[in-house]
Amino acid sequence: MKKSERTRQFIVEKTAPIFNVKGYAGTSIADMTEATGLTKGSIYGNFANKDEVALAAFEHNWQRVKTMVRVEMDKRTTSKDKLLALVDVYQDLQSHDFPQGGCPLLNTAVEADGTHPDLREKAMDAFNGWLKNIVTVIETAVAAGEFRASVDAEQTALTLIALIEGGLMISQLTGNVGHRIAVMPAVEKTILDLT
Amino acid sequence: MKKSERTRQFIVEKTAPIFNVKGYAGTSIADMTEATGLTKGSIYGNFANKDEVALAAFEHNWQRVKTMVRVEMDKRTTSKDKLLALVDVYQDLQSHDFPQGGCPLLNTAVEADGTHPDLREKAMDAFNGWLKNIVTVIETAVAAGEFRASVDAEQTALTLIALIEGGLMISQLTGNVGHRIAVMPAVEKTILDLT
DNA sequence: CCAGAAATATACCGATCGGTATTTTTTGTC
DNA sequence: GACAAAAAATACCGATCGGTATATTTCTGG
Repeated sequence: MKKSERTRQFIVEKTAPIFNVKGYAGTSIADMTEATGLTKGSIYGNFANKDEVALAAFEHNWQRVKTMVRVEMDKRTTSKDKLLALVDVYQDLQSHDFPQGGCPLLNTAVEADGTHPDLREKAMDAFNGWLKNIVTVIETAVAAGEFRASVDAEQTALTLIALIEGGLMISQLTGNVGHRIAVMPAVEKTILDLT
Repeated sequence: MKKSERTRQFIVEKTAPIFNVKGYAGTSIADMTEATGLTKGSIYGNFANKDEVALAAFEHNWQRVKTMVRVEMDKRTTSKDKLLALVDVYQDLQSHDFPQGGCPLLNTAVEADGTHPDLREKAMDAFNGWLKNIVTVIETAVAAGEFRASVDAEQTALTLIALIEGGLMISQLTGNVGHRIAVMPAVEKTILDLT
C-alpha cells in the first residue's frame, strides 16, 4: 500500500468519529488536524477538500455498522432468524462496536437533506442498500413459504428500519439505553408476525 | 404588546424555518439578517446571542407540531381514536402545516446531543412532553378498561414515537412521502393491538 | 549515498464567523 | 412638536473559517 493511501485511511479513521458526533457543518479543519496530529497541508495533500473527507468518513462509519449487522446475520440460517439478528444487534449495541455519536445514517440523513447534496446521496445509497437487504431476505422467505404470501416486503422493511432508527434517535437524545431496548419488542413482533 | 416583543417574535418566525433546515451550526447571523431584512445590531438588540434565537426558534417550531397533533386529538373522544389521530396527522402532513425542514424534534435531537447542551435540553423537554402525553392517554384507557390491563404504556408510547420519527427521517432522506405513509399501518396496528 | 519524487509542514490568503460599541432613526408622551 | 427613551442601523473587532502556494522533510530506486 502506498504511503498516501495509508495516510488517507489514517485521516478517515481519526476524523470519522468527529464527523459523526459534531456533524459536517460542526466539524472544522482545525478539528481534523487536532485529531490526526497532521497539518492542514498534509490533509489537503491527500483530500481535495473537507467534503471529500466527510464523504469518506461517512462511508467508513457506515461500513462499520453494515459489518456489525452482516456478521450477526451470517450466523443465522432461516430468514426469520436473519431478521431477528437486527434485534440482537440493536438490543446490545455496546458489545458490538457501534460508532461513537450514534447511527451515521440517521445523523447524515438529518443534516444533509437539502443543504449537502453529495452527502445526502451517500446517505441515500446507504439506506437503499439496507432496505434492499431486508426486502430481499423477506422476499426469499415468502418465495420459500417461510413467510406468509400476503406479506408486503418493502412496507415491513421500512417499518423495521423506522423502528430501529427512531429508537436510536430517542435513546441518543435522552441518554437512556432503555428507551432503545423498549422499542425492540416491536421489532421482534413485526418479524414474528410474518410467519 | 411592546415593539421589542413584536420584533422578537418576527425574528423567531422568520428564522425558525432556517434553523430547522440548516441546523444550528449551519445557520449564520448573516442568514438571519437576510431572512428578516433586519441588521445585526437589531437582532442583537433583541437577543443576547445566536443560541437564544436558536432556542426560541426550536420552541416555535415545536409548538407548531404540538398544536397540529393536539387539534386533531381534541376532535376525538375515545383513547383509541385519540391515538389514531397520530396516524391521520402523519399520514397527511401537507394538509396540516408541518414545519419546513422536517420534524424539529428529530432535527434538534440529532444535531444537539453532546455538542449543544441547552438545545438538547429543550429537545428532551419536547420529547418528554410528547411521551408523557401518549403515556397518559394509554394509562387512562387502561384504567377505564378500554385497553388491556397488560399494556405497557411507556413501551407502547416509545414504539409509536420511534415509528413516526423513523418514518419521518426516511421519507425526508429519500424525498419519498410513500416511505412515511408505508410506516403508518404499523402505527395503526400498534394502537389497535392495545384493545 | 545521492537524486528525484512524494509527502508533509509552514506561512499565508480573503472571506466569513459571532459579537460589540457607537451612532442614527424611530417611537411614544406630554 | 419638543424631547427622552427605545430601537435599529452602521461600523468595526479579533478569531476562525476553508483553502492554497511554497518551502521543507521524508521516502524510494538506482
